[in-house]
Amino acid sequence: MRLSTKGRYAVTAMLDLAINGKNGPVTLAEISENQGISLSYLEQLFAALRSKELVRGVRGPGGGYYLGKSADEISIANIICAVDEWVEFTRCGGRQNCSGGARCLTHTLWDDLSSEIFNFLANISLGDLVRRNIGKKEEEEKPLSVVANEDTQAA
Amino acid sequence: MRLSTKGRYAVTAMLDLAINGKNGPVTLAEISENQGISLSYLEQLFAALRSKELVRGVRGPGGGYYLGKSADEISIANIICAVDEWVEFTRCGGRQNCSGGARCLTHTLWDDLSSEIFNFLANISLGDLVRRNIGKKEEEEKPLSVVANEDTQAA
DNA sequence: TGATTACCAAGTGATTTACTAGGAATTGAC
DNA sequence: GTCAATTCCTAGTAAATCACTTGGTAATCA
Repeated sequence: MRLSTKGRYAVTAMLDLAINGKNGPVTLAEISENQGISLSYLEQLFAALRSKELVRGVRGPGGGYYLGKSADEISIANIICAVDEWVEFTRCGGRQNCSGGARCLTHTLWDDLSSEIFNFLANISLGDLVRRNIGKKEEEEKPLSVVANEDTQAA
Repeated sequence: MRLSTKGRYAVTAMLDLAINGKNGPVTLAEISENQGISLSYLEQLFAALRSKELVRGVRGPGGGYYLGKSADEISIANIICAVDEWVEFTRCGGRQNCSGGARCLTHTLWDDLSSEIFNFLANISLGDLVRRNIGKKEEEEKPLSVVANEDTQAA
């Protein structure tokens, strides 16, 4: 798993699309304006998102982008993996010669942790995020939390 | 939150330290050998880890590194933040002029998601990782999972 | 036909990555 | 006190990545 600012841009743009794309396509120019991301960089990100069928483009005047599937079917992990290029965590893909020592042990641990992070992000959809925010706006103060967070003072 | 290969190196090295540091300090040369990371790069990573008091160095022959606190008191988020430099998620820190539009909405959503990812990693300690792996080795096949993962075929 | 949009390719300065080189400071062993 | 082992420190570097610019082409609507 890799989580860089590039992934952040992609998630941000997809959120904008999910929020503003309810009636008709959204142009990259609008997203660029809304989110302060350069148009051409958005084009590159959306080329990757399109290749994974997370968005669908419509050319010509009145065109723009739709989500490729429903917001509930698109996970944060989907988006990040589309633009951020899945990286191999360990050089030894299990089959290598780092046999049984401390090296492979830590590799295993890191792989397990990576899977957890991935699953965590795979279980949050675009739709979840948007809905939770709507709910939060109505209730004005309820923090969203999937995992227990003792940081937020629950007083 | 930022999760790059640099953070991976740091977590890997700290895992190695947690596993091998039970009796006496571990030298960077050993970790370098074990994990296939260059000595000088490790030195840089450990300079950052030391500044956050996650490790403690002992010079001279027989020296090396200890964990700065118990493995249970060191979270994955601690490690990643130490080497990966916390980045500001949104340019508008809430107080800027991106007033109320779609822009600040998506920024809020992204901030909330970032908090969730951070809390998730803050709730996993080095000790957790090591213990879970020991448990797995004894039971030989039980996958570790905090969240439900439908990927692992539970047949 | 012309404007508007997605699509595509090449290049670029700045930053980051992972590393090399060359030391200095501290400490244990002899 | 000398020597070796180790941390600690600074500088530099090739390669990759980031976010962006430029300059187009292709499709589509009015």
